[in-house]
Amino acid sequence: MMSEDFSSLDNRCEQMSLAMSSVESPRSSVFTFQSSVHSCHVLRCLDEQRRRDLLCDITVVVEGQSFRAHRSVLASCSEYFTHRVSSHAPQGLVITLPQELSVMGFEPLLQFAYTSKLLFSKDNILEIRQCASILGFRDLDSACFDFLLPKFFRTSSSKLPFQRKSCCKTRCRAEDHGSEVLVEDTEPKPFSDSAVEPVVGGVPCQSNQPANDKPGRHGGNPDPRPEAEIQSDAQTDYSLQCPKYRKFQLACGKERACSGLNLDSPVVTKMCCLLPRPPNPACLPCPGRGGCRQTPGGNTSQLLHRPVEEQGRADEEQGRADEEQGRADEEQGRADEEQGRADEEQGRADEEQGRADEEQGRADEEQGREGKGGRRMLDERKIEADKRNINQTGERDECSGVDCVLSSLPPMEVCGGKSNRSQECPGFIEGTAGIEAHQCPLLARLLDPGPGLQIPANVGVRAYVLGSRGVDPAIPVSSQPQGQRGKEGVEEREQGGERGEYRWGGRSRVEREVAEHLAQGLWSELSCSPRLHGSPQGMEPGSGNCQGRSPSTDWLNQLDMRSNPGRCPFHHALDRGTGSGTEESQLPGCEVSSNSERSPCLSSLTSGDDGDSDGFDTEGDSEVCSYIQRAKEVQLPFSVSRILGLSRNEFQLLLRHHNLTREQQDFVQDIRRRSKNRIAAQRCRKRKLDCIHNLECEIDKLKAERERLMSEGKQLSQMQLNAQHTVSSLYQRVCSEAALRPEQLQVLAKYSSADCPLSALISSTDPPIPGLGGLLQPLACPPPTCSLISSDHLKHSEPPASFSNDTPTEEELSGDWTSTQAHDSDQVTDAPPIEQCDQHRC
DNA sequence: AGATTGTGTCATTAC
DNA sequence: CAGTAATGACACAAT
Repeated sequence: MMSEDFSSLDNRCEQMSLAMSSVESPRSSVFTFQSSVHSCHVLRCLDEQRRRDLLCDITVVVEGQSFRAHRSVLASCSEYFTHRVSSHAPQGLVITLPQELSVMGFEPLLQFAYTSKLLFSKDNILEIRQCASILGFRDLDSACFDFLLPKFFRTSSSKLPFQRKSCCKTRCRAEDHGSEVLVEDTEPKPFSDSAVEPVVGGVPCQSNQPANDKPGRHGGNPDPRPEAEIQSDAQTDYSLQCPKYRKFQLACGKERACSGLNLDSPVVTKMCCLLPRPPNPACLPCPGRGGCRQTPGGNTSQLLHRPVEEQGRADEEQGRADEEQGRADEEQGRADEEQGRADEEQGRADEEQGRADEEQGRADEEQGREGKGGRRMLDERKIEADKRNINQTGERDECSGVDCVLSSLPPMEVCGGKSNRSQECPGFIEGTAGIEAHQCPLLARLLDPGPGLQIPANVGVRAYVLGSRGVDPAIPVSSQPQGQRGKEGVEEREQGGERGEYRWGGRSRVEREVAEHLAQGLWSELSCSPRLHGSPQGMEPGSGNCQGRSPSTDWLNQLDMRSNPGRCPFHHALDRGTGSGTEESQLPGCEVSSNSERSPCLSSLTSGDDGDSDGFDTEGDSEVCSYIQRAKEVQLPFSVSRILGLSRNEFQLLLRHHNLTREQQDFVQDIRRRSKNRIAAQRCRKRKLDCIHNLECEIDKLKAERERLMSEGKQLSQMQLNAQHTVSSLYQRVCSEAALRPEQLQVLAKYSSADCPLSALISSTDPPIPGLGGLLQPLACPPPTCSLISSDHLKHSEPPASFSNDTPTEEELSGDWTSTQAHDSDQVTDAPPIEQCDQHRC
């Protein structure tokens, strides 16, 4: 426990140190430790108290049924209870709810108040909403239900409201079969088929959706802070992080904007949501650079982009925005809390990173023992990582920036069911888990590592959790529905995923770097690979135009939250990080996507200030397409991505196996060489940035150290003055009590420095002692014997024989007072020596 | 066993 | 800012 706390502290040490640097005196530094689990812990304890009827001070009667609770909790969640409680006696309060409220509607709300999770189903969602509306549950405002209800109760006419992508047109049909609200148990459906699909395509998608709700307005923005402020927070954090992954984390910052900063936002989490994702080539992602390039850029930003006709509703939206702004203060606290949670999450990620590095070190040692050089092994390991990532690039790249979420969070465990992270970063998990695994490529990737990997099908998708904060830490992971599927899923993935490295949490640093690179740089090349379209064998010649629509983005398109993006916390979270996200990039041979097919998530993740979106418009894209074209021309029998992912030996085997022509060999080697070099250049630049950042940090530390030393010097100077003053007073007192004669004082002054307080006792006007001459003047460097003078000696003992004479002896005058002192030392042995003059003086 | 050579990879720089 | 080519250094295997 302590170690965890300290690890968290360690992760913040830099911030703390920087904070110190700003404080003039280190002794006055003030540190702040923000616990991200405290609130959860408190809430959990309150819930336990409620269950045990401990400290409950209110009884809520609904339909004759009584519920014990804490008025403070209810009042903090409900405006209704706030008013009722404040107007009642402090003890024994019994509140009977209006008749229109039911147990079915209130009980989940009560549970929500204590757990941040709302269990709901189609049967009780309306009652819950009514209850929430009447009781004024702040975290379950209409935005939430406006978003959910249409998914549950949309009409059949809105089943397939928008133009579906070609690859899924025939298969992805909206199916709303009675109570099977979200999905069928056995057949995967696109996100549009889920209950959370808003109706689009011109059809009024949500009957209870306010007409003025429109994308970009974020009416349901749970975090009312200005976007700039949020961004600023994120940037501030990232600026404190290692630059090696700064950009990466900057992208994650967007993710965090959707996951971390929006953890408060109610998101849908489906329990037992692990559904089979049978291989469906027709619906498999189309990661083609062209298609997917355009998918992230085009698809994504489409939903983000506010349609022109909706601009006319800006005024109406403004009113809602103002209303939302009113909740800013309340939400601010929660946002800060979640920010702390995000920071802690980052700390854990760093921990895992460290462990991964250790594992890699061990692996390298093992490989080193296998005979080959460590470097070579490392290379091959990287290549393996490349390969693995290439194999997984579909999911990573298809979500592009979404992988940042994965990287910043522990990946597979999230949906894998181990769910440690689910407790650590519940917001994200719920935020993502709210989407059907097979509908969201991100989740699908979490649940389905790749082709050929089967995930055990779970059934029983009947209940959902609407969580505003996260998974209840009190609930054991194993007891949570996700846990049922987790282990199996992970094992399955490990079987099919080579060594299971697709689990990001277990990836080494190198692998992550390579994966990062692949996500950034090789996306285009890999994305066009038909293997990612469901053809694991690789790209088919001539398939460079990626005509197929990526089903991985279908879930976004089908979700199509344009109808109410602000109402969808998930969407909004993704949307927020990117600004307009209107960048469109179109690659040659890539199907142009309409605005309606844009994906806000992808847009937000691939566009933005990090310039990723620009990357899609770079010459490299055309290069990639030229690669594809070139591969087509040379009739390359395997995928270009396959070239990049193979180790050296595997690559050679591949060349041998395929009996390539000279032209083909040159081509693949050229591709491979460029790819390697590209990766190397990226690493080099990253290192350079890292080095610069480290130097900057070093400069900051040195500046702080300089400030600290200067402050310390001032303090020491002040202490010296005080000490001198004290000593001077002491000298004066001693001399006055000893009633030294001026001659004696002069003798003392002789052996005192100019700044010795004793010197001040001797007036410059005092007549010099005859025979002393200038020797009676204070000396700059007194002999060490001065220290032998005891205060007691001065005070109580008889002065030395020499002192008894009015005229010092020649021996004294010649400076041989030492012997005299030594001779008389027996008189002063019992007395502590006076503070050494030279000590105070110097 | 040591030196030489060829090959592959990586880091770096310049464009 | 990113990709690419060129270059040097290094490691490894074969000779």
